[in-house]
Amino acid sequence: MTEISQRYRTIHCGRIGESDIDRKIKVSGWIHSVRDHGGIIFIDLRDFSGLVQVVIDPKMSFYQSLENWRLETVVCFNGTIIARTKETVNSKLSTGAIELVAEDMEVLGESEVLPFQIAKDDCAPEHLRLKYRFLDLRREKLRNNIFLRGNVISEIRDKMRQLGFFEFQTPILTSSSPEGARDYLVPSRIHPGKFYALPQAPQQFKQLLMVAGFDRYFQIAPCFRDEDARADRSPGEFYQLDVEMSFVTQDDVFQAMEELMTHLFKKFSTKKVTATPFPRISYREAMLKYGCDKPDLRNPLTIIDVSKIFENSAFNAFSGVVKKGGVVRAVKVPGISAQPRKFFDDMVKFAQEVGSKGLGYIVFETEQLKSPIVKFLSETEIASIRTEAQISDGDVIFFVAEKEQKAAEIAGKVRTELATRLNLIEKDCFKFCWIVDFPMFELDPETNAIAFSHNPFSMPQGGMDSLVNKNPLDILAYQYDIVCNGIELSSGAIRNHRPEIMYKAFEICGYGKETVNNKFGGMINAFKFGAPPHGGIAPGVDRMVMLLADEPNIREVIAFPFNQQAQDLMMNAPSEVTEKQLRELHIKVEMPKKIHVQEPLKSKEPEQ
RNA sequence: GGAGGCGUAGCUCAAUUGGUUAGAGCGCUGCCCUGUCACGGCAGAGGUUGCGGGUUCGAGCCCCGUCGCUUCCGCCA
Repeated sequence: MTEISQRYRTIHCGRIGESDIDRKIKVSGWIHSVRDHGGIIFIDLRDFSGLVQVVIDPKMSFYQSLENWRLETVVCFNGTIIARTKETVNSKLSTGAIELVAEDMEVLGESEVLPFQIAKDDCAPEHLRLKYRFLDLRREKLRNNIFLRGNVISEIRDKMRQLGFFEFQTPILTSSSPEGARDYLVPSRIHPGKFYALPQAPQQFKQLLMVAGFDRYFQIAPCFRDEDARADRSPGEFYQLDVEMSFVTQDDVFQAMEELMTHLFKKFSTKKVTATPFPRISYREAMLKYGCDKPDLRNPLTIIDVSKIFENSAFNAFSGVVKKGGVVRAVKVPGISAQPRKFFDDMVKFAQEVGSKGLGYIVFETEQLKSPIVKFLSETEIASIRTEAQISDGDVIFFVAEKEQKAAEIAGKVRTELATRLNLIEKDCFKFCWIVDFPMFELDPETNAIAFSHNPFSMPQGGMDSLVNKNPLDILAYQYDIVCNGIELSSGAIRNHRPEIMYKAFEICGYGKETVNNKFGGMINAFKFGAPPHGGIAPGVDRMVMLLADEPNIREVIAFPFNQQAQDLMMNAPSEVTEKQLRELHIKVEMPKKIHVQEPLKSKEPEQ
């Protein structure tokens, strides 16, 4: 250490150990807690590295001035490290075997009364924690999350380099893209009436780097989308591990990502990680078996289709739906026939809450069947259910009958709810899977027109041949998602790098060449000058850290997050700007009609 | 944009379901305490029950409006 750095400390709080006994040291940090015995005073002093106990004897000259300090005051202590007596060792503290006997002290930064406690979790409301984020970040949990985040990111960089990837930066001020989420716009001063957009993702740039011949790209990329928040979605901005590779097939991308994910999740967690290769589940199969395209494989329950059994059933609630083109889906739960009536009533209520007309069920007890619907079913039908669902005594099966998409969705929610209520979710593991074979096109439910179902840049499976010869709705894309514990970490795709196939795909959706040239001119033009086959993926860094930190909310792994209304309560963003700034940008603000007029101060008008 | 939930001390919550002076823990202020580590003990300050209106003999509680926070839906190529 240089002499300059010793002005404030010769060692860090959490790194003092038994080897420092009898040494004279100097430490600086925050007063974490005070235990004042009238005579002797104990202070826990905290810095980024941890806590150390400081002992202050009443004989010390600075003893009197102690009274003015509050918790979280920043102080510097000089003193000697001594071993604690056997009875006073604190095994909960990494520095619990020693303590610092203070000989001198200096106040470096005073603190006002705190809006919430640092040392104890006092369940402060989130808006306060966000307003005083610098205090919240002093707390152990958040601090650990942020350290974890930094370590994960630096490990990603090491591993990606090792896998042959090269790190790039791409522009933050770019152009507004017609597809996707709402853009954040930045007005141009030099070009009146024109706007930059912050990138929703560096999608086109990374593809252009492939065309430029860089072969393997990665970036810890900030992405900006003006969309509303969810628990796992921070509004405004978030980070992706953006990846793109040239001369690869889908399997090459999977292999690289599996190696990275396995490495990261094993390094930063003790939980079990899915063995490679991760299971690959087609979109169709996922929708059938799990009722969603991001299945939580920790949940052992699966959904089966039993429509056939009820095609000609006397039970109209089911056969009627099937005859109209709908489906009957079933979830079997083994060994829960002893659940009380209330459990089944609650499940029916739940299904109705998520939009189902009802929830049929059959309880297979050893001697008899208990069920509100069994009286409508024939012996043959019940026998078929037994075979199809491989029923044993004690099992229960639940039924949902709706149009296909709705049935899948409701059955999926019922599957999740059953596993949650019955505590069937496997613990201490990360279950990864790939969802593959997404459809290239789908019908717009409102206009009934054919539209891209994911993104227009994916290569259709079968290439031009499929586009020309197949029913568009039957064409699959080289489009995939990676899912962990029911959280979608990322979408990715093998890109469509052939201009003629791109034009054809857009044509199927009703767009001419001009539209493609206008909307994606930069990229389509580049593809005309020798583009390599390429593909990639972009896992959400925040979501990965969230899983590793075992946090249910993404804001807990971001140092300075927006609140749900996309505001930074600490920095007061967004905020109004001066007239001069607006003038320079050629901007005139027109407030929405529904303005919140500031309430006039209460003034009692004299009665007439 | 839509639906639900919440709003009481600096913070977290309570108030026997409409009934006397709105309570507790943490924090804060003062005093006591020399081995604590969630130190302990005594005393004290702190409230226009988000705001506005209404019903009622009486409103923290019921009704209407409004503002704020939050979860979900829409949205997220």
